[in-house]
Parts: sequence; structure tokens; C-alpha cells
Amino acid sequence: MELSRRDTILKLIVEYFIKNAQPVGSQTLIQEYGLEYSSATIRNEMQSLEELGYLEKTHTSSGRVPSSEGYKYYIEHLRHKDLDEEIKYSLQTILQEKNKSIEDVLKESCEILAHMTQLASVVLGPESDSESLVSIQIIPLSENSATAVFVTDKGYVENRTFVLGDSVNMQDVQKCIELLNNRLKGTAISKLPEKMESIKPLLSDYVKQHDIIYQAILQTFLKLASDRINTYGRSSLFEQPEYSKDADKLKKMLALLDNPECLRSIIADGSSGDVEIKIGNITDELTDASVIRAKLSVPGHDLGTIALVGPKRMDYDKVVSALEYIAEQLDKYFKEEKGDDSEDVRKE
Amino acid sequence: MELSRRDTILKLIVEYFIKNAQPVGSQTLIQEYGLEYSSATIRNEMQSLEELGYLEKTHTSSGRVPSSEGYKYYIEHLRHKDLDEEIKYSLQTILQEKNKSIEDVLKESCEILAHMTQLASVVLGPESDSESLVSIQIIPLSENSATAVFVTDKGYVENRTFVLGDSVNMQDVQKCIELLNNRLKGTAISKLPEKMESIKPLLSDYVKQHDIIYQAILQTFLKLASDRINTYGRSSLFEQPEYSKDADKLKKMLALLDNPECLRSIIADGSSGDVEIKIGNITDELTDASVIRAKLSVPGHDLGTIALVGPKRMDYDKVVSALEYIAEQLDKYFKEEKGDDSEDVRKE
DNA sequence: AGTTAGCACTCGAAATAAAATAGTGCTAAG
DNA sequence: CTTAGCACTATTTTATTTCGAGTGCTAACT
Repeated sequence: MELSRRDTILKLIVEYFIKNAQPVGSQTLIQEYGLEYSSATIRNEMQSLEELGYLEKTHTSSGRVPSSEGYKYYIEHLRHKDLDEEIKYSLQTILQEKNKSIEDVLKESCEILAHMTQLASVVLGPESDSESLVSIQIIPLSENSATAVFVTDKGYVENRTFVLGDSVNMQDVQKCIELLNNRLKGTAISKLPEKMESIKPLLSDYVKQHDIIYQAILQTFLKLASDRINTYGRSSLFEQPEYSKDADKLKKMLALLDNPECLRSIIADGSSGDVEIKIGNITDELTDASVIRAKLSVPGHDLGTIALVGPKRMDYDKVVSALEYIAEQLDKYFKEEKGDDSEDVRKE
Repeated sequence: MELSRRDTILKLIVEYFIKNAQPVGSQTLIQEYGLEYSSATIRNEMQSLEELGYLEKTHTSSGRVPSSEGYKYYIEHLRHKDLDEEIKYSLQTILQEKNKSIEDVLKESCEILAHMTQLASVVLGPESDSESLVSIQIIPLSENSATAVFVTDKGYVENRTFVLGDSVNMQDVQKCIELLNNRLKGTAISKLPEKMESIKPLLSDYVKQHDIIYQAILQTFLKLASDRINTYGRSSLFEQPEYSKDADKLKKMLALLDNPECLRSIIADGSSGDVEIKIGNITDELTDASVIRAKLSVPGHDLGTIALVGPKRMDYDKVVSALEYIAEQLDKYFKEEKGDDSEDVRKE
């Protein structure tokens, strides 16, 4: 489909700006892309586009820069939608590996993405009520220590070491773990801390140093139930002129990436399924950053969320295409692999 | 002990510069610390100190700045050596918690340190030949997946998920793990990959899809044997004027922190025991950074290494005192806790 | 009616010049 | 040995100029 002159100009401005991080003037557009219109015509179109809210000026006599609305329009109507071959190939390799936990697949995909897009990426574990405890194992390490391993149905593992001595002994820990295994298998990890509360009396009848052990296990459960969030490619952000030229902005951005709660609140909300995009005004502090987010799931199963974070000026086409590709491939993979078992999966 | 006039002046210059990141002039010293000597006298001393190699000038008519030698002299002869109460208290809380793996204790200590000193901190796991495999457990997650958990004697846990299907079945994985458990218990994690090689033939007689499983487990072993390295408080570095005013320097620093191999090579070498300090010329790129490192161990047992990384101008007194305190407390803790079992420990 | 050449005008960035500041080193006197 | 006094130096700050990329508008052109 042929684009209108106006759309062509908007598209080129967005793409030039994404690439060069410089406001775009009418002259530039002609030189760079050999547009057939005169600079005055282009200026007129630019003026209209500005009135429509798609472009902005940094000062009275500067070139134009896309507004948040401009990016949004670009993403919806103008982007190419074809995924960079290099990214596709890299992701393919990772997504097709069997015997890897989803955790690891998402992690590695995000590393790739961060590297290829020069943005920071974030992986947020699945919601804690769609993940349940499968088993607790106790493994003696030496005469005086043992580690307890907690495994969830998503293949996530958490562990806690007990140093035995006057205050704690092996039998007690073992009894305790046995009891918990019986009582807690299949419990959603978000429910573990409260269920633990109800088991407390039982424990105290049964085990000598119940309080120390109880506290330790409760802590582990809290950790298990809290969001697992990891970031990658922080240092990629240096390559972005927005940040390499403005230390303060970079600082705020990295502060966000270092703050799990805040990051979570930005990335977690929103519905499952499609790729979602927030342009500008990510937080009160970060008014010119963007977040692109994909919540990955197979029907009824939350697999976690991945997101890319960076300056408002980012290659939306590339990022959106890549995230869509990941979502699609994971979907395909689960349909294939599970096959007829899928019934069982959906029941949970 | 009274310090000589020269030492007093050097001490004050180092401390002023550490605090304010500004070259120190004779006038400043008088105003700030009420020194009894005239500015000319101080200038003369400064000149001598410069000739001795302890001070430097940034340009002909600037104030003085400590040289690497100057810092070294300060650390050896002039620092206060008393640990900040706040740091001490925070560390105490962490170091006294029982039932926590060393891994976690070091991690949390480093987080505290990074925060309190405004530096980045690094934890490097113990050397891989002083850590051995204790057990492998296989835990079914659902009809078509299972996770294998690998535990070391230091309480470190690694895991790998197997998706069952056409290519892999439960019996095979189970048989495999059983075999490995029998053969590999007690093996140093650095030796696992090569020992695995020798087991390969056995496996192929025994298990159908040995190759896929073999590869997966080998990968896990490699991961287990590779250095575990984590960094904390990267963003603290922004508070340092060295980095907030020089994006390029910051970039290089963060690149180092993002590069596990390079970081390892800087932090890992050197002997066990004392706190070691490298001032300036950390890498070819980072000529004005410093690293302070403490390899923590109980006799015969490497517990890992922690390090603080930052600009050459850092509060050496605070950092060294804190690291010494951690080393000392861990030592005490292990002596207490292990008690008469210490014989057994030393044998390994 | 839509397009374009021409031109005055705007604002920021880069270059230049001037002033202010914080320091040194040296000399000569106390 | 210490220090007051002073000439000298380099950086930082501030002010001034110049330059250029870009706009908006008007009037002519197709």
C-alpha cells in the first residue's frame, strides 16, 4: 500500500530521528532520502503534522521530533513489521533448545534483545498465584549442615542452608520438612506464608527448635512468593546519546532498574497476551523513557513477563517485532511439546 | 602517637580530598582544619611531599592531590582504623544470623558495604576445586517435566529442567541421575566436566537418549564449575563526582562490572588472608580506579572473595576496616560453630 | 488550489574574549 | 626554620560574537 505524502514524511522523520537522535529539518529529509517535494512543501506538511500532535519542536526554529503520539501512530500504521534476520536467528537458537526452564529461556532471550537493541531488558517471573510448590528436599551437606531445596512447578528452585548445632538438630529439620511436604505440596507460592501460619501450632508440638526453623522456612517462602525480577544490558544504555550526554537522566534510569518494587509496578500491570507499549512518562522522574512489555503465557499459564526499557527514542519496529516473535514461538513450542497432555495443563 | 607535621599535613590532604574531591591548597587546609602553621610553611611541606611522591598537582598552579603512593602511605601509617559504628552494627546483624549459606551472608554484607561506602561491590564464589558435589536430586514437576537439582558442599544449588517427550523419558533421566550420584558424589566441581567425559561410555550402554541428557548435564556442570560472580551497588557509583562528571569514565567502569571474565581476573588473583588493595591502574582502561579485596577463608576452606571497586579517591579507612571486620567475624563464627568438628573439616 | 522560491527572523551551539579565582614558587626579612 | 609579600600561572566563569540550520510567511507559479 502506498503511503500518503503526509505519512511518508512522518515515517521518515520518525526513522531518521530514531537513528540519529537529531531533530529533523525539511532540508535534511530531502538530502537524506531524496524526497521529491520542495522544502517548503515539506515544511507545510510538518506544520500540519505538528498541529495533529504527531510532531514537536525543541525550540521555535528547530527541526521536528516525534511526539509520543507520533511514535504511537508510527507503530500502529507505519512500521515495517519485519524482524531483523540477525535477531530472529539468535532468538531461534535459544527458543528451540529443549530441556531448559522457561526461566532460562526468557533470561537468555532478554540478554540477546538487550544487546541487539542497545536497551535494558527486564524479566519478571510468573505471578505468584499461578506457580505452586512441588516438593521440598533436604540434603545433608556435612556433619553439621544441611540444605533444604524448594522446587516449584515452573522448575524454579530456591534453597536455604541450615547450620546444625546447639540450637538446631538434623532430626528436627527433617521432621519439619516431611511435615511441610505433606501439607504444602501443590500450594500456590503466594499462599505459602499464610498456610505456614496455620501449620505453626502443629510444628511446635512436634519439633524442638520449631521457632528458629519456622522463621527460616517462612523467610524462604516469602522469598519464593516475592517477584523474581532480573535486569540485563544496563550498560547498553550508555550507547544511547540521551544517556551518555545527560548523566542525570542516566542516573534516574539506572535507579529505576535498581529498584525492584518500582520496576515491578511498571512492568507487571496490564493484561496478558499482546505486546504493550508505554511511551514517555514512565514515572514522575522519567518523562522521556519508554517501556515495551510482553506478558507471555499459554492458556491459563503465566510464564512471566519480559520488557525492554530505554529512551523514548527507540527502535520500536525492531523491539515490537522481536517480542511478538518470542510470544509466538513460545506459544507454538508449548502447543507442540505438550501435545495431548495439554488437557491436564489447562485444568490446573 | 603524635604525628609529625609532615604526616599531619599529608593525612589532612588525603582526608580532605577523599571527602571533597577537590585539590587541596595551603589556604584551604588552614581554614578547614585550623592548622597552626602559615600557608607558606604548609606549601613548603607540600613541596617536599610531592618530591617524595606522595602528592601530585593537576596543573602548575593547582592544589595538591594524593598520588597512589600517597594513599598507600595513608593506609599504612595514617588511617584511624576504627570502624564506623553504623557499618559495624549492620554487618553484625547479618554475620550473626545462623542458617544462612555463606553465599547469602557474603551477598548481604556486600550490599550493605556498597550502600554505606557508595562504591560497587563484588562477590566471587569460592574456587571451584575447593567445592564439591554433594548430591543430585531429580524432582518430577508434572507429567512431562522434571527438574534436576545439583547441590554442593558449600550449600550452593544449581538446577536444570528436563522437558520429557519423544526425545527424553523419565526413566532414562532417573537412571542417569542415579548413576551420576554414585559416581560423582564428593567430586570437586572443577573436576566434574572431565569426570563426566569418562562416564559417557557407561551412560550410552545404559540409557537411550544419552546424548541429549549428557549434554544437558555437562552444561550444568560447566555452569557449576564456572565462577559465580555477582556485583552490587553499581548505581552507587553515580554519587561519586569522578563518574557523575565524566560519562566516559563511568561507562568504562560499568563495562568492567558487566564483564565477569575481566572482573574475575582482577579480583581473583592474590593470596588468601589479609585485605589487599590495588590503587590505580586496575586495567589499561581504568587508570584511576581502585579495588580492595578480601579473600575469606577458614583454614583449608575457601569461602569466596569480596571486593569493593570505585574511583581511586575512596574512603580506604572505612572500606579496609569493614573488610577486616568481616574477615575477623567470619573466622570467629566458624571457629565457634564448628567446635570440635573442626578436625573433620580440615581433613577434606 | 496546491506547490515552491525567496527572504526575514529565531534560537542554539560554537568560538572568542575578558574577568575572576585559587593556587603556586620564590625572595627576602624576621 | 618560618613567614609575609608579591609576581606569576592555569582554570573556571561569564559575557560577547558569530555562525548555521531551521522555521514561517508572502508572493509568484503551475
